[in-house]
This record gives sequence, C-alpha cells and structure tokens, in this order.
Amino acid sequence: MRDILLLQDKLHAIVTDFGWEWPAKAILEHPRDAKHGDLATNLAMVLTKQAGMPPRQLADKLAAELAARMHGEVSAEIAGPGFLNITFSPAFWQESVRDVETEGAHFGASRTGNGRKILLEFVSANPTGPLHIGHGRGAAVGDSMARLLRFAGYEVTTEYYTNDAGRQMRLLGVSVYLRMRELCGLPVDWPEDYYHGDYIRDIAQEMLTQNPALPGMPEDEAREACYQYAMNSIMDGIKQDLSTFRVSHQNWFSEKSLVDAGKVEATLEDLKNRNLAYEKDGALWFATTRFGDDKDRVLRKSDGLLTYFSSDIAYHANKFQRGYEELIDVLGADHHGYVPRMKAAISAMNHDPDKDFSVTLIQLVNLLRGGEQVAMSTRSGEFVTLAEVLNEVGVDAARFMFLSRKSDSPLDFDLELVKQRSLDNPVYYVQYAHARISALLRRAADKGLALPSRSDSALLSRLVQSEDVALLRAVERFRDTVEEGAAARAAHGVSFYLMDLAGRLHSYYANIPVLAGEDRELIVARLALLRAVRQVLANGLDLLGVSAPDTM
RNA sequence: GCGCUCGUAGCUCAGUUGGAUAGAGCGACAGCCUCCUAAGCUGUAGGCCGCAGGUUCGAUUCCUGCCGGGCGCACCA
Repeated sequence: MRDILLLQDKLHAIVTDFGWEWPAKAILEHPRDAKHGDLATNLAMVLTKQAGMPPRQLADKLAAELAARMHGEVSAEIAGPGFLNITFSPAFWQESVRDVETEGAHFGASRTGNGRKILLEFVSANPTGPLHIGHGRGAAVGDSMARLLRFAGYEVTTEYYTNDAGRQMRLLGVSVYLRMRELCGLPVDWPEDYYHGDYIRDIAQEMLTQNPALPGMPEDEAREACYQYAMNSIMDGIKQDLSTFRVSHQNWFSEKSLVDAGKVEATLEDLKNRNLAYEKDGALWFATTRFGDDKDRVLRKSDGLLTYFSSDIAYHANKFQRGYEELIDVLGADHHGYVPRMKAAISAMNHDPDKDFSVTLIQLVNLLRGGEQVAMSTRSGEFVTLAEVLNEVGVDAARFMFLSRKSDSPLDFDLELVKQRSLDNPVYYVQYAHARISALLRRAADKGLALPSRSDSALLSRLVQSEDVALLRAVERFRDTVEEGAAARAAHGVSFYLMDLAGRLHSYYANIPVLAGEDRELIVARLALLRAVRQVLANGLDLLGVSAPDTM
C-alpha cells in the first residue's frame, strides 16, 4: 500500500517531468516472488513509443532517476522485456512496525468507504425451524463482510428479514397445532405439507403444559396461538444460535409489519401508476423485462394473494427510503434466478442495479462426517442444526472454514476434519502463530527484556536480515488485503492472507532463534516486529470473528 | 431446450480492473526437537490453467463455440 502509493507518485512525477503522458496501461504490482523485488512496473514497456527509445534503455533511465529522487530508499533492477523491479530499503518497511504500534487494533483500517451507507441483509431464514449449517455459512460470510466493510470505512447496518407473513408460517402453526392434538390422543388428519421435526413436537408439548385447554379451543384461535408461540420460540432459538456464533444483527425486520402498514400495496400502486405493472389473466404482473429480465413476474396471483416478490420489492424500496445508498443481500445460491428480477426492481426504483445493489450468493454446504454425506432437510426433520455443529467443532473452526473459500463455490464441511487440529484445518495454524508470539513475549518479559511501547527508527533499523524484511513486508500487505476485500465485498481474502502471514511467522520462528544471542538491541527489535505481527494476526482474525488465543 | 455459474498439481482450493518462469495446503517421498510451544520447520516430485478459435506487444484472466459438473427456469417459498 504505502509502497504502491509512494511509487505511483514518484513515477508519475518523473514521467511528467520528462514531458510524457502517464499511460493508462501502466501497472504497479507486487511480484509473487520476493527475489524479483517488492514491486514491479511495466512502465518502460508501455512508454516505449512515446519516449522513442527501446524499453531496456528507458528502464535504465527510469531506474537511475528513481534512485536519484529517492535517496537510496529504493533500488531498481531491469528484468525481462522492460519490466522494472523495484526494491525498497529495509528502512522503508520498518516504518510499518511503527504504524502498527501507533494504530493498534485499527491498523489496516481505512477510509476508502467514505461513510457510504450500506444495508447488509443476511441469514433471513424463515422462522420455521432451527438454523442449519447452510445458514451458518451465510451468517459467517455476512457478519465478516460487515466487519470488513466497517473496517474499510463504510457505514454498515446489518439486518435480518423475517418472512412472517406467508404460507410457510401458516403451515408452521398448523403443524404445531396438529402435533399437539396428537399428543392429546385426538384424531389427526395430516395434510400433505407440514413440518415434521422433533422441535415441533417439543414446542407442542411446551404449549400443552402451559395451557392444557388449548386443543379444546376453536381451531382458528388455537392455530393462531400455535403460530405465534412457535414463531417466537423458534426466533428465540435462532437468535441464541447466532449469538453463539458471534453474529449479531442490528435490525430485525418483519415482513408482516410491511404488509400491515400497507407498504406492499402502496408499492404495487406506485408500479401501476408508472405503467410498470399490469393486469393479465386475473393476476398483477411487473414488467421486469423492461429492465432486462427474461420474463415478467407475478406480483399478485389470481387468487388474490401476494407473492414474496412483491413484498421483497416493497422491502428493498423501504431500505432505500431509510437512507441507505447501497444494499447487499446474502442469499443461498439456489436463489440466483431471483437476482435479475430483483435488479429489475432496483432499476424501477431509479437506483443503479450494479452499483447500489449486490447479491452475494452462498453455495451449498455439503455436510460430511468422515467423508460420508449427512442428509439434511428441514421438512423431513432430518438435519444437523448449526447449534449441534458448533457444539461439536467449535465456533472458531466453523467460522474459519466458512470463510476460507469463495462464498459462491460449494463447500465440503467434514465434521471430522474441522474438528481435527491439523493443517487440513488452518484455523489452528493461524491461531497457533498468534499464541506462539504471545508465548515468546511472555518469555522475554520473564527474562527482563523491556520492550518499549513505541519503537524508534534506530531500534528498528536493526531489522535487515532477509527473514526480517520478509516478515515486515507481510505486515504491510495487510492494508492491501483489507482494501481488496472491501472492494470485492468479500472476506475470504483475509483468511488467505492470515494463512500466509502465519506461514511466514512459523518459518521465521523456526529459522531465527529470536531470544538467543547477546545482542540485546537486536532481540528487542525482533520482539517489536513479532509484536506487530501478532497485532496484525489479531486484527485479521477479528475481521473473521475468530478468537486470537494467547496460549494453546 | 433456455439462463446463471464453475472447470487451475493426485485431492481441496487461491489467483477481480489482461503482465514476467501460474501459487498454497493436504496427500506422497526425504530430512529437522539435549535449543523460544513439533498444532511447527526444510527440501523433492507433481501443470496442454477443460478443448478449439478470436481480440493484442502479451490471455489462467476478455469474446465466441464446444465438452464436462453444479444450480435455476411456477400465478412456489
């Protein structure tokens, strides 16, 4: 980050001073391999025509100029057909340690989000049963995205949307009601569709204990009571599970409240008034094809009932009305067919469907145990709940696993592997790095080595060995990771960064006996470096919602 | 059939505005603890980046077609 900004600046000045135009195609990138230097640019190559000299000669000229202007802070080397490999002096990287010491838990944070107001909606599972592992993945992804975006300077509000107005909820009420009748030994005529899970029976039993007269009440009344009770009970369970998973939503938004307030009808009226909705075959249609959808979509069915789509439109319109500039929905990937019509709706609200709205799709989680598939289905009631999974493998391991993959690729979640404390399960690798540094710092304190809270440049100037510099560079790279992750609206890059940083730390630890030797100043300088690494590990883990233990 | 998406080492995956000799872990093989936590480290082997074209100085990346996997195509939720 600092390296790119600085170099961008210098090179721009040089190019301008030479009377050339800064080319759009110029790149500045981190070489994959340290042996090529810290940064590379193809500037010489793309300037060849303008400058009227061959790339090699031009690269020479740029390198010399750069070195002269930066007083030995950098050295540049020519490679390939006109690439310039630039290496910063160790002093440049040592500054990063001071930045970490100054900024602490905020190191890596930025203001690029510029306070943009984002509403991030995630999980939003219907309260018809406990959360399962797929919801867990959405929860981890959404929560970490919120943390990351806030860290990058966005103003994020998280929200859980409850579909508490539709058919599924009626079904829930019926299921509990019938189960209760069954428990009383009354005859039960089971419909085709109802919820089977044990939790339904538990809820029915609870209600019965509290109010034994319930099955004798008029059916409508009893069902309504069942529905209310069941929903509240299940919502409480969901909130409990999310809280265990370290996920918190700021808002809980009810679909029913939207319907009751007439917002959905108002939205439909608005669409009709603007000639975007029309009646056909007794149903009300939204002309989404005008905004690029495959076909028009139904808003109100011919039986008079509203579709979920219509309340979703009202809901999203409501989000914008509340002042949010950008909406992010985290959805199961099986909803991807839903994205074009929602984008159409966003366009109809006069918002940019690409900039002001995005959908993060969460692919399926294959729950395995020792390589064997574990069946899951809410309806049939055979499933492993999120709570059970967390209880078995722990929150840290589960969150890290969910976040160590792009969210839109399917994920095998093998309970045996995630439980294992091995490299198949990198969360321990990263946490171990943090714990190792803590152990080292404790040991140093025991030996009476005093570590200043702020290191000065003279002290840090001792960090010049290639191992030291490699670690310094890795610390600085955290800022880029945050920027890139926030720009992509995805947190999994942080996991990969942490695994890389932890790897470098373990390697460093194995190769450099930090506390050995007589050179106290060097020891202290290295401890300062490691303390900075530990801070960055902690900051990164916090973005993932994973703990950073001091001992393991 | 139409649409979306993915195809990178034996396995699981990184690689986002097109850049150099494509990376990591696991697994395999060979090493490293009288020494700061071996939950660790070092090294070796392993690649037509699905296939074929196109765009250009340059393509794993962009475009087209094909092959293969996943998902979606209701007046469902």
